[in-house]
Amino acid sequence: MVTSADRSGEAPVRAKRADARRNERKLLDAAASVFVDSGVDAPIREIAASAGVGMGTIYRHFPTRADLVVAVYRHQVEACAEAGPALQDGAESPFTALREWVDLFVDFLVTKHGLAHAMGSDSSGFDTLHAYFLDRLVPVCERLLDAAVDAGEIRPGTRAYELMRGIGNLCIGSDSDPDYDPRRMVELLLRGLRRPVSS
Amino acid sequence: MVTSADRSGEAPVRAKRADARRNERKLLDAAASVFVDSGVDAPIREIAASAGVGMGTIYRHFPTRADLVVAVYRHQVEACAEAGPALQDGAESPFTALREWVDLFVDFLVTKHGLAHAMGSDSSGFDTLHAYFLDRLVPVCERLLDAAVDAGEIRPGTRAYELMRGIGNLCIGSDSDPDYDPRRMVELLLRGLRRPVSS
DNA sequence: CGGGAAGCGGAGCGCTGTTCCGTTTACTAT
DNA sequence: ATAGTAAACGGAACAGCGCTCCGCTTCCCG
Repeated sequence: MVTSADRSGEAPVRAKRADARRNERKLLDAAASVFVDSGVDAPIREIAASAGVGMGTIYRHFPTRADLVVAVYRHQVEACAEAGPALQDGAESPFTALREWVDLFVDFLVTKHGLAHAMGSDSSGFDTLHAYFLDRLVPVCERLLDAAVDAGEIRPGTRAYELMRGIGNLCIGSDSDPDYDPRRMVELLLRGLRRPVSS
Repeated sequence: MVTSADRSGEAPVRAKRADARRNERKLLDAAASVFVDSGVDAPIREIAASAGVGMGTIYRHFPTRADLVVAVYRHQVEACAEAGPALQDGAESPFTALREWVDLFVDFLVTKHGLAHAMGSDSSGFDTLHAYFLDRLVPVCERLLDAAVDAGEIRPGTRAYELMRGIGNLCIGSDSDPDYDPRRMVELLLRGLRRPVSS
């Protein structure tokens, strides 16, 4: 089934060319910058121009826009994912850990123009983004959720995926509407999770 | 300041031409039908074609897409608004009234493709829709909310506008994602509103 | 240093929303 | 009835977008 190329453990593929790596770098930097100014919906041409490359290049490196977004924010998503277990150990109670982690997640979403909206939409070619975010973060959320359930702080029956989608949705459109603060709504949602304190 | 034309109480303006009224009718019907199939984001051309009119006509009758959407759903929004006071009188408690009214609102949103999303976005030329929905429904929601606060069933401090935007957001993307049921999330949100029962 | 593959760039296509103006149509005053 | 006029119509045309495709350039390895 396999051919001769992969006899050794080393990768048999030729390493990426130097200009390719350079351009990928330039694209990531440019995209990050453009996303801040114009949101993740910024025209592809604008990103390409800002990076000083052609459009073919951008599509070769990041076939779909979601791939680019994922690449740009991978670090932050990773940080968020890793914060989960850390909070779980450090916080005074499982529910507090959950709340603090959700705060982190919300902060991440509201500081990036339109990211929440992009994450929520499963069409429009944003599938990849939807999938990545959720694959990476849902398990983290699930552990926090389960711990809080086990501790009797919240009622069972709510699934991590649904909760995260709900939180993500609540963060949509928080830009340019000073009368809508998603944090308050998320706070309400978490509160709704709580089991009435018995003590 | 005024001229001779409006001496009588009658409207001095000429009535709309018959073909204009006919076309408006055709457009509303066609739009309603297309919205069901393709969502409120359906291409203008498609709606115009389905109505058998040119694109100039559609833009003359409904300058922005939001105007068309508002016109199509005006009846249902009105019904929802009027259900508020009715529920307030009939329900067993103010909070129950609020919950039932919210159910109505959610049902309305989830049965229309992409309406929730369109309502939430204040850019993209959907301003009018945002404004209409909120102007009409926020006061209704506010009364229900205040009544529940006065009855001591929920904590004060949550504003109707924010609550409605939150609920609207929670309903986004409920199509084609069988794993996300906005009703459960809205239920959580309302639960978060409740003051812990004292009895 | 030379050949070939990996990478690049942007013209071009298709699909949108939106405008604009020559043509048609319905109403009215005679 | 009919002629005149303003209202209404229709769709060609323009601009902005995503995405593809292919001739050209650049790098790398022998």
